Amino acid sequence: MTLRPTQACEHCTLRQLCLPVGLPQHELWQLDEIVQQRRPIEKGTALFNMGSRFDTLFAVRTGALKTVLNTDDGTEQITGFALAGDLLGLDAIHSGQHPVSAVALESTSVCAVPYTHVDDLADRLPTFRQHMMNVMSQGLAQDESLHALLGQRTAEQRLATFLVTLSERHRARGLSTERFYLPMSRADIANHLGLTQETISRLFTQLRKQGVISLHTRDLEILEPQSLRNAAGVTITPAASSA
Amino acid sequence: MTLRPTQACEHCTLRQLCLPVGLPQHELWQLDEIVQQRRPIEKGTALFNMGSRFDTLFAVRTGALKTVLNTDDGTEQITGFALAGDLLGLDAIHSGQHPVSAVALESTSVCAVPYTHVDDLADRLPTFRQHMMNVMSQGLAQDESLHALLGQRTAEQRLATFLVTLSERHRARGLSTERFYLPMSRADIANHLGLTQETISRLFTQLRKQGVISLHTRDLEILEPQSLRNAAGVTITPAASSA
DNA sequence: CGCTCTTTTGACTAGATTCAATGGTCGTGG
DNA sequence: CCACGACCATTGAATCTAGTCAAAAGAGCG
Repeated sequence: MTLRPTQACEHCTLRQLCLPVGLPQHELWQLDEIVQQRRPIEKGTALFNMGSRFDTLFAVRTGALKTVLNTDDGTEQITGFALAGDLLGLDAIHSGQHPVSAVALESTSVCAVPYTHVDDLADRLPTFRQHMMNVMSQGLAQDESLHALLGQRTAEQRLATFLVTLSERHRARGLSTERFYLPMSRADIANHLGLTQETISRLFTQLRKQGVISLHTRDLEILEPQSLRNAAGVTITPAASSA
Repeated sequence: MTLRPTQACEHCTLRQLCLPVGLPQHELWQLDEIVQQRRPIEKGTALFNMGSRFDTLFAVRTGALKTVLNTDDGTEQITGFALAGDLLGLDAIHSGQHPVSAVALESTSVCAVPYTHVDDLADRLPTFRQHMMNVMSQGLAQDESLHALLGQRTAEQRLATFLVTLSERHRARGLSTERFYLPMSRADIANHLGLTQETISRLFTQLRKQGVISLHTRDLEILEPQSLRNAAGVTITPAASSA
């Protein structure tokens, strides 16, 4: 099952996840007026490139993208994966330039909101301003968890955590937490987690043999969620976290 | 609550770096009215603990802190180091709970701003709201660079990049970029960079032997800035366009 | 001045990478 | 509709970077 947003924010299935969060019904139309639809982006093409001018905030409607940071020696770092309902471009506000590229992992459609309008909304609607602050704050906290993952955890723990996190993100979207499609390649997962694709492949094989997951190409089924959480090893203590 | 009379933001040397950025003179007094001073925090003690309620934003006046994320198996991840002028607590806005602890690395004093007042200022002063968005956006972008550092770089590149970054932060504060004190231990640096203290120690020895740095205990001098940048290896290139 | 914590150095180990080759999948065009 | 080619995934063997364990030297504090 896929999420099929309708044109108006008011009727969008992602309403509880995306920009409209917390906006009263009668204010949603203000958002609707400025949201622009774009034709779907083909798999492998960029929504925007690193270094390009930032003037538009994007929200993923359907599909998935990876955000990629390029270094001058040709290496890449995939800093995250954006799923339906996620916002793209918040990291570019301060400099006016995108610090990463956003590349579609599959055919993807987005909503585009000129940032001047976002700023204007934030000015007029306190609820909206607070929502924007909340989203950015959550991003900062998630980055800290990711830092801990990369800094302290083994390859197996990183992959298991990645899968658990993906599962949780599907839950937030009302999708199955046990069965879902991985829109990214093994190499993408590896790069994101600071590992190599060979290591990821070996770990997948291992998890399959242990009966924890079933994985055919990119169709994942989590057979033993608790085992996977155990493999992830660590939960962060204060309260439930997500990433 | 032992609050001393507020000292004016207007005359603070960190004015260009901290919360007052972009506020016109006549609006600074609004900030001054709500900023509370606190008695200095002793080295090793926490300004706030992970999991504790968030209701106050902090700005470092003097000294330095580390932000630490604890996992339930006893490991720690130092997610960052806060220097004079840096803000603490932005990652807690969305959940109302601190996702990290902030621990003083030396005797440290901070300004405390109740978050309700910050929100109120953001409501009344568009410039202030935009500054807050900018600071958080910059934080997100910095986290992405850090992700690339941990995910793709060797131990030597990580340490060299860390030193270069520290040097740049000193520059932003009008301090010497070539000579400064390291307020954190080798173990702290190691933890932050996803390495061990032994590795950091060996790398420092190596950089000393190469004549790139001079380091006595925690007094650092960068003798050959260019060599250090070379050792850092990579600079991030949003040079895709700009201009 | 002595105790403790931090830093340095050495020897050995191990988890993950690299290099290399084979096996699968999928889209495209004959 | 099947075959080809490109890309993605898996597996194996050898290597290496950084970690672990251990011990000694140095700095700071009461």
